[in-house]
Amino acid sequence: MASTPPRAATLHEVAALAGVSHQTVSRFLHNKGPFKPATIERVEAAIQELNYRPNMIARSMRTRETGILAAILPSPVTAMPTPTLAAAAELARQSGYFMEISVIEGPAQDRARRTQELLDSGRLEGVLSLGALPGMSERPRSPGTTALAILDQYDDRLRGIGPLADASALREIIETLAGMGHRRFLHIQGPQDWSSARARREEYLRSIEDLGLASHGIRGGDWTIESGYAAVSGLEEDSGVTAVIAANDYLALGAARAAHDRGWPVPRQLSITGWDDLPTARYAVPALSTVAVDQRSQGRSAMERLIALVRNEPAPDPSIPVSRLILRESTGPAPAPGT
Amino acid sequence: MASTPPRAATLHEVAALAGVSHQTVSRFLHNKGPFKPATIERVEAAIQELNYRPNMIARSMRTRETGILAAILPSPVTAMPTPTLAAAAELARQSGYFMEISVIEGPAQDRARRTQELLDSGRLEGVLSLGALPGMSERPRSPGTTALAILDQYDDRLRGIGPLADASALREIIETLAGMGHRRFLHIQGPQDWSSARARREEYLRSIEDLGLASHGIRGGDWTIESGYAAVSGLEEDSGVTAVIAANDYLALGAARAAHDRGWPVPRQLSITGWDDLPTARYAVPALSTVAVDQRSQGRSAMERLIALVRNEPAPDPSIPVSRLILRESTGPAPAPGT
DNA sequence: ACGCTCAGAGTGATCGTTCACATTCTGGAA
DNA sequence: TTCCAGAATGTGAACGATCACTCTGAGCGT
Repeated sequence: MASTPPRAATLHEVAALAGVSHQTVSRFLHNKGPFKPATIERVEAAIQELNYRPNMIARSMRTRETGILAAILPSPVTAMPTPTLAAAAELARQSGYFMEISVIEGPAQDRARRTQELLDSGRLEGVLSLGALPGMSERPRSPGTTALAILDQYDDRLRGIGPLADASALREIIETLAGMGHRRFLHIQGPQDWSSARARREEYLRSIEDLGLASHGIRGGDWTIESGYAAVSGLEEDSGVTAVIAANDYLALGAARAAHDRGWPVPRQLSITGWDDLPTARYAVPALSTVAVDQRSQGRSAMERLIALVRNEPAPDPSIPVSRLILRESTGPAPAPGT
Repeated sequence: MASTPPRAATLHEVAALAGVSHQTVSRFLHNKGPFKPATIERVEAAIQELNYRPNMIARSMRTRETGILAAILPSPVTAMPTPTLAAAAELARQSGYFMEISVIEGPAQDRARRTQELLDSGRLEGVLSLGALPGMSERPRSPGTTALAILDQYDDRLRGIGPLADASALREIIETLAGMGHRRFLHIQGPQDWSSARARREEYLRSIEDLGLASHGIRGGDWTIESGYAAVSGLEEDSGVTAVIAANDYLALGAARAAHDRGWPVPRQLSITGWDDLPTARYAVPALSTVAVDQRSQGRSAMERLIALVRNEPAPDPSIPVSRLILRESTGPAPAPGT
């Protein structure tokens, strides 16, 4: 046995060993055109013997196609939206692409620069941003530019088509709680550069007004559990709030713990709702009332959109995301006034 | 204004516009050698005007360096080890690399193939696997191969050096609980192809034996909250178990909820411990006793190791990971026998 | 025997960058 | 003026694949 070659074999080496031209090997790798059985055999043997693997970089250089898409997560993400990512990756793979995840952290300006670098590198055919990307907008792929889809803008566009799920579910929560006697609410919002957080906040305010209820105010501002805890911890003793609408489950979980620490039984004295239906939410004590969002189909349709942009095809019909209110133990009738 | 060129500008175009040779532009981009002020000015202007961005693919083709490392997460990951990944990515960036995350899902055989493809693609200089990779072992980078570091094997190696943190913390848990009167334990294990799950299981069994305690058995087998719930749900009414040692916080959270549903107050009747100190754990009701693992330093040292392999440098001294038992509300004295 | 078609395979250019080497300036000492 | 060192820049090949052609020879109809 000869010692292993210092570097990977090339197409030309395979061709030389098989006694054919490099082009024949290339054709063979792409199943182009008919071959004599003898040729097939020799090429296959040579590939085997040299343990040949095509160099993707060289291929990309010539074809200008890398087959790689990236999902970028902006900013300090405490919990990655795993189902969304998984569904997106799956669809990408089925469509012949590979999806990688890039977490872009650091100060805002730094992030913008690194995002731009990623877009300019020529390494990616498309980028799916899961959060807002200030100053950038969606665009198709063209020779020279990477396609870009932004979940946030996608959400915004969807809102024109029909009532976004966010809106209707939030209204349903408030109507339900109002039906249970709640009159004074608190909203714990998410970061306002996320369109979902904005949508929930807006619909909260609108519903309160439409239904003639009272809002004690809005707290929060990021997606963390600490922020939820702080929101309820800081509530005045006589605020009159009997229901807390949190923008996600983390916030709600923090709020619930804060209520517990202040000796306010949930839901007897304070009802709390979350959003996302995390696995943890169902098993929490008390189990969290929340909104189950179809994250998988959300990830899938965002990726569908990105792929259309990459291929310069018309965008597929956006599927209106389905979300569903799930009432568990953290919501109940409002306490009798004066308790 | 001329219309935007259909494709990105190249080095040669910049050179032509600036009236210098392509090599001068290349040198300029790499800050090599001195330049006349006039040259600098002209090149800078040309780059600006054409909005030139170097084509990374072409560069990689020539230099055989991509500057890209990947962290791969095997299999159905319910929750990504965010701090580990973040710390690894940060170190990679400081060292001049870009770290991407690849989630490899699907049936085992499929995963092996796709992992191999990733390694063979030539697109990556190094790969850090966060879970076991059956049939593969760590290796340095050489002209034809991607470096590979496996967190799992790293853990295994570490064990030879000193007591791995897993072991000592688990013993500490059991000693502490024994000191509170607990005599009969249950372990909810993680998937046994993770070395951390194996280590915890082994140390559980050893500690039980060394301290002359009793184990009612071992349940579980994956990292999910459902699995933790099932473990305690399925416990016989007269098992005599007063303490449950779960291999991570999810399992523990599920176990706690199951206890709640069976009317067993935690910790009055059943003590439960987790592992990882998730944000959720501190805010759960009851707050979970758990082991805080320094995931960041774990991610950092794994990345340090990968970078050493990529650069063919000697591996840095492995830092023994620190973990710390945190007692919260889910553990307490054993109930008086016969309650 | 000729020409045509088409299966099957080969040739050389090309993608955008860096490498290795060659060349041309420039200013100061002889 | 001449020479020379070093500063500053230029030239052409190479990386490993694909693309757009060209070429060869068998089979067939006339």
